[in-house]
Amino acid sequence: MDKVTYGDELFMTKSLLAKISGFFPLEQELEADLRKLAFRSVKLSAGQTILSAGEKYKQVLLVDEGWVLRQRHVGGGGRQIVNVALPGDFLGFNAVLFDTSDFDLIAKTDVVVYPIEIQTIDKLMERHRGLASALTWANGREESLLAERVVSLGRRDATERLAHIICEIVVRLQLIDRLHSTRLNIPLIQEDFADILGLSVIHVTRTFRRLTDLGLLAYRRNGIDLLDIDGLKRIAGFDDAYLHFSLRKDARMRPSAS
Amino acid sequence: MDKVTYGDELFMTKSLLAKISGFFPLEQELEADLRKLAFRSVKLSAGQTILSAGEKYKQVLLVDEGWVLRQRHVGGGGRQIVNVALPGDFLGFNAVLFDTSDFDLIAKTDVVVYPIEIQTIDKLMERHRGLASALTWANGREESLLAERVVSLGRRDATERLAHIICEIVVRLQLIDRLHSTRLNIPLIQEDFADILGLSVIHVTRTFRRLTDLGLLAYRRNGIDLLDIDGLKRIAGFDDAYLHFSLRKDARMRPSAS
DNA sequence: CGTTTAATTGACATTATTCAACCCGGGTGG
DNA sequence: CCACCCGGGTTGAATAATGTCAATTAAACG
Repeated sequence: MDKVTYGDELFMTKSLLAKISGFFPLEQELEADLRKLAFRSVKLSAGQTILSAGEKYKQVLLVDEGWVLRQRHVGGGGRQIVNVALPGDFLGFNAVLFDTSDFDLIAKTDVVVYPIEIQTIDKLMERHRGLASALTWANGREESLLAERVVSLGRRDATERLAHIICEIVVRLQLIDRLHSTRLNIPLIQEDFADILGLSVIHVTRTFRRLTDLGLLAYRRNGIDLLDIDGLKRIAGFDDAYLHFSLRKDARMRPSAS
Repeated sequence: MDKVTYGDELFMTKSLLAKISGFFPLEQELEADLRKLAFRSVKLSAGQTILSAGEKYKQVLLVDEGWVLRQRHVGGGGRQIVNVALPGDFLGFNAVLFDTSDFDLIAKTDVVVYPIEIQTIDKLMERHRGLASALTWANGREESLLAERVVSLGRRDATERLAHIICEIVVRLQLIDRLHSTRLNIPLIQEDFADILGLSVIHVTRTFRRLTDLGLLAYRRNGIDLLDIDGLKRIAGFDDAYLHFSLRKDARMRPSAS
């Protein structure tokens, strides 16, 4: 994260808090924690490497704006994208937990993040209960997304896989109130889809063609027109349960007074 | 978890504590927590369903003995195994966190687990710091394993994938001191490998044949002879970093006195 | 032993990859 | 303003990887 510029906003944006509090009920406690720990934003421009595999890292990033890819380069020029982070997602928790990162973090668009310094995890966990539960939740959800990706890569064909990831992105954008029409503005090119889905670029083209021929969508540069989202979900066998919109009720945190 | 028999051992076995404390340095605190929360063992027999997808669940299981598969049935009779739990691993944390499970948990061998009741997660996190950090660590590591599986499924061919999962299992067994020779006793059949690797059974057969012809291993029912583990690692592009043998040093928890 | 489950083999179909050529649209510099 | 260029995207043909089906063998077990 070399060339960063500090944001002009000194405090956590309201909209980000809204996004997060949709997930975490203890708004005051979490908000207080975040204001204390993530007091300034950092801007990164599209294409920047935020974190490289193997690099040591000491902060967690809370995404406020933009798309970030977590990816690994494999021997022979290949690349696998393991997940896509959107506003409201945390980045780099594993890198902090385990000292070094297994993956590269790449800003796919211009990005705004709130870095949270983590000296020792236990101190953090003790003193900032709101953030601790947020991270626990985020990591659990991340794990669910990855498990679903494993299912896709292992047991769904190209058409199902592509339809599935599009459905996932649609629902995740809706969750953070970023999608209001059938026009899905997506900064990914077909090569990115290929590296998410474990396919060749050319096969991704053909698979988009198939979905187009089925009347489900229309692919354009920088976007997809969603013509039949239910059809997409049907063909993908998409069930949004794994996105875990909320914690179980009795796991919701109590006010910090305790 | 219908037909369970209660273990005759009333307390956590020493060997399990040893396994876990290899990962978690704060032995006394964790041990105290575990003794309090996981005071009796439960035995399950091979083939039993421990937990079904969609089922509500209120306890985390700490595996003491045996192999457990976390899997999902997909439309059309298929199955994807997302991971394999070995002694020392925690099960069902996500199911507890999110109220219901996304996956089935199947005992592949006879299994002994220590159930840990979780009323509310925040209480647990507050009162049992040792366990809280263990779960945080376990979930993070789980996430790393899944990310690596995504890389395998997305960008490695059948031979690399098979070699890779064998390497992973070998190293994980060594970590818990369960492998002392070149004989790898493994309760998985080729169909299980197929459903882990996203391949057909027949292709798994062919791929074992290829590894055999390369002089790397010999497959038998109930086991694999490891003839050239370094060769396997080489062909798989296996780097054990993602297994995260230990937490970063300054993340190690302090005594609970605080 | 005979039965059952798992592994194996061969022939063939399908899916996805690779390579090569071409298209298209938006910028840029002359 | 236009010609060119370049990053994406598309298409077709040939090839490689993996899947399916059907039949056979081998090992394990009562």
